[in-house]
Amino acid sequence: MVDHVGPYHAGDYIFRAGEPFDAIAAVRAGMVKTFVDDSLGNEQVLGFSLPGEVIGLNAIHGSRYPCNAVALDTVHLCRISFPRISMLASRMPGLQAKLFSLLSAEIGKAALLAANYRTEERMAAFLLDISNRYARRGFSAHRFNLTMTRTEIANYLRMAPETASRVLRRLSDEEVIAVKQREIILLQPERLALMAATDDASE
Amino acid sequence: MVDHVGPYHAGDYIFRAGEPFDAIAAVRAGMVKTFVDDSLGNEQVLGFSLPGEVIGLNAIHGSRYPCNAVALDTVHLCRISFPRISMLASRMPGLQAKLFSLLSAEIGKAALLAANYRTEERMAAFLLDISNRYARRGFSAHRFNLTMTRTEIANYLRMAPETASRVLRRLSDEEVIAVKQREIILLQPERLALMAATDDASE
DNA sequence: CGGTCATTTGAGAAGCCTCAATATTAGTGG
DNA sequence: CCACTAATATTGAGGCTTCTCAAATGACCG
Repeated sequence: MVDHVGPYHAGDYIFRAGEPFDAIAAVRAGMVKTFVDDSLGNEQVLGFSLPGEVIGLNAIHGSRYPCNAVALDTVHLCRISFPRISMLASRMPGLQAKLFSLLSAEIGKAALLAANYRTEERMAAFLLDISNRYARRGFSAHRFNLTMTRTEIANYLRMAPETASRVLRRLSDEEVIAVKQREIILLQPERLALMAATDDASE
Repeated sequence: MVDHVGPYHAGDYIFRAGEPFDAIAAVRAGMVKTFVDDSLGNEQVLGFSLPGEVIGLNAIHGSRYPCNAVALDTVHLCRISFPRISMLASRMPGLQAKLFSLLSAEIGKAALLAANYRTEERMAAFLLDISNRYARRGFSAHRFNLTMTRTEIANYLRMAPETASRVLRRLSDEEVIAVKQREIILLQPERLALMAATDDASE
C-alpha cells in the first residue's frame, strides 16, 4: 500500500495536471513544486512541499490531479494508494480522523500569504512560513536553503522576479536576513514577524 | 445529528475564531462571510459561502474554529455534528468518500483568485466565481446579488475599496456587466473570462 | 574557458493606494 | 411622509509601490 518511490531529479514530473488520481504522496526528502498553467500557458506556482508534507490531497475531488508537481532537487516520496488507505480508514477510526485532519489543515493554507499585500510583507511571511515548516520537521528554523529559483518564489508570491530580488536585497541590507545565493539565514525573525502583518500563530 | 438552525440576521456570528469545533454546517439560505483578524486587528476576509456550500471544514484540524463566520443577510443552516457524521462515515464508505471529496475540493479554492495580480483580473475572476457557484446551485448565472459590501469585496480581493468601486465602474462603462447597487448582471461573461487569466474550468 | 541560465541593477511608466470630499442609500424618529 | 443621521459608495488628485524593459553581473556546467 505504501511504496517508497524516487529518486526524482530536478525537473522530473511527479504527476501532471489531468492525470488520473490514484495516490497521495508524502515527501521524504527534497522539495516539490506544485503549479498549474493558466489559459495563456503561463505557470502559476501553487506552493512548495517540504519533507514530511503530503501532496496530491487536492486531487481526491475530481479523481484527477488538478495541478502539476515537479521535483526541484532530488526527491524521495512515500506513495500511498488512496483507494487502499481509504478502505483501511473505514476500519480504523483513528486513521480516518487523521486523514480528515490532514485535509482540513490543508484548507486555507494559501490564504496566509494572500493576506498581506505589500511585497515586503508577503516575502517576510513566506520566509517565516518556510522557516516554521522546516522547524516543525526538525530542521534548522533560522538557516535553510530555498531550493527554488527567484522566479519561482516571485511567481508564488505574485510579484515580478526583479521585485523579489530587490526585496531580498533590502531585507539583507537591513540585516534582517542574510542571503547567500539560495541559502537564507534569519538574523532577526522577530522583525520579519512584524513585517508580516499576518503572523501565523498556528504553524 | 443534523439540526436546522437559524435564522441568523445580518451581522450575527455563526461561530468565532478560537471557539471549540464540534460541527460543520451547510448553508441553506443566505450568504456567510468568513474572516480572521490579523495582529493589528484588521479584518481579513477569507471567503463567502453561498447556499449549498459547507462552512467549518478548516476547523477539523486543531479542533477549534480558525476563523469567524458571520451572516451577511438572513441565513439558515444545517448544522452537522462532526463527531457523529465522522462515526457514521466509518460504517458508510460512501459517506466517507463524500467527506474526503468535500474536503479535497476546498483545498486551493482561494488560490484561484490569488493567481491573477491585476485588480481587474481579480474582480473578473471573482464575479465569474460567484456566478458559477450560483449557477451550480440552480440560481441564475448571469444575474445575482452580491450581498456583501464593496469594502468586503475589496478586502477579499486585496485591493482598496476605492479601487473596487472604480473597477466595477469601468466594467460597467464597457458594458461587460451592469451594476445596480449590489445587484450584478453579467452582460458579456465571455469577456470577463478573457480578463480573468485564470479561468476556472473545474467549477 | 566559453556558454547558458539565474540574478541583480537601473530607469521610466503604469497601476494602485491614500487622503479628502461628495453622493447615495438605508434606517430612525418626529 | 419627511427630515435627519449613519453607513456605504463614488469620485478626484497626488504620491508611492511595483511592473516593464533593458542591460550587466554572477554562478554553474561541460
